[in-house]
Amino acid sequence: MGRGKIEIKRIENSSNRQVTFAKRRAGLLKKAREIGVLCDAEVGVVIFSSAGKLYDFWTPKTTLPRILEKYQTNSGKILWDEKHKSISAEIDRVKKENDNMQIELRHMKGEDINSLQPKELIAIEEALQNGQTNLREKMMDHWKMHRRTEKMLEEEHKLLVLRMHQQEVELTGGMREMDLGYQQSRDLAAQMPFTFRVQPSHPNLQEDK
Amino acid sequence: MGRGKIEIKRIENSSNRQVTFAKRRAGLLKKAREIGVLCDAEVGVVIFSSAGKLYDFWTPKTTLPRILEKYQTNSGKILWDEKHKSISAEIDRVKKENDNMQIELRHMKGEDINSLQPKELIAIEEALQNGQTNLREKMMDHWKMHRRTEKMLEEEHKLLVLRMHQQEVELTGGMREMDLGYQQSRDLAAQMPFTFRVQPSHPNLQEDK
DNA sequence: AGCTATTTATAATA
DNA sequence: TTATTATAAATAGCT
Repeated sequence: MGRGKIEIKRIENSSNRQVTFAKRRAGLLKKAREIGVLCDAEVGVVIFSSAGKLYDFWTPKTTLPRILEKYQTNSGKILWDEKHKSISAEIDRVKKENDNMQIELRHMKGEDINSLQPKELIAIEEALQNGQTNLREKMMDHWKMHRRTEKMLEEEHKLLVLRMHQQEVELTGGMREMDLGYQQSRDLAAQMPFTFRVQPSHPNLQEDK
Repeated sequence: MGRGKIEIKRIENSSNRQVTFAKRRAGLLKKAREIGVLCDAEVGVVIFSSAGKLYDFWTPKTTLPRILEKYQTNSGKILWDEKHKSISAEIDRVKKENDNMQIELRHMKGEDINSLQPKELIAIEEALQNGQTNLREKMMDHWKMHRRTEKMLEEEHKLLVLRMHQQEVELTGGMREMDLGYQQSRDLAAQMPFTFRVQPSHPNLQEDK
């Protein structure tokens, strides 16, 4: 369909080839569109130029994934196998890891241990023992810290009681007694380590807010 | 390009539509092949009839996955997203499960427990305690069973020694003594519970093979 | 890019 | 259906 008949084989002349590509590409896409409309068919065309540029056509309403889905079910060809395989492998790997951990965890909890050999039981026992040792150490730390905080509070409490008592004296006693008492309490406070002095913003005094 | 010009719109006459579909489908595939050869292009065509039947063409050497791969890179369209997403979600789910188990396991081993609250520590401690209880029970079972086997072997050993002694007597003593001894040993054996009699195929006698 | 002589595809028909 | 054929459409070789 042109001035001359041509053989269907690669056009060696590069610029001829390019022109023909443009013309036939347009023709192909047009015909794809037409058959889609005329015959109520789903059509997809993908063309890559030798330079790698993409031209395509898909019948409207037909998303690519949908066509591919249909293609896959119809042709039975395995579409995305490459990607799929690697992802599947990853899932399998993770799942296996999962299973192993689950087993170990159950063993640590003393479950499913009927089939274990004495040697394995001993290993688990050791792990449990270690865990307990570490844990108790940590709990001891917590306890110590708690005790420390408690003691600190006690000290502060004592100081507060002392100061309240002195304030009472100041308010109820004579002028001289008050001055003296105030002086005393200040001196006493000055002798305490800084950390034990009453500070409204001290974190340990705000724990129950 | 026929006896008459036609509008590009759905052909309502079903049989006409089918005929046209067959003709144009052949034409489309032929042209796809031609542009592929003539212009050295990669081409893919997918056609589904309204009945859902698949017709397709792919330039030789072009596997479908390869075209799709290229299509994806070129078009930037997300191809497998639908399937991919669900699989990714699965991976994420399993991985998360994994992480949680790993944390629990580490905690049970007394690792990474610095940030835990006393309440959590206590829960872990309890789990460890339970595990140990279960485990020790199981180990006790094993031990008991082992003792039982040992005792059984001891009994069998005693019996063996006895019989060997009797055989010695048979071999070295006079005829009458031998007969008598033999008789005695048989009677003695008959008095033993069946399980304790020497049987070469007894599993407990073959453990060190 | 356009143009047009030809080839090709195909709608109507048998 | 399938084959034929008149005609529309596509396009090769030119400008």
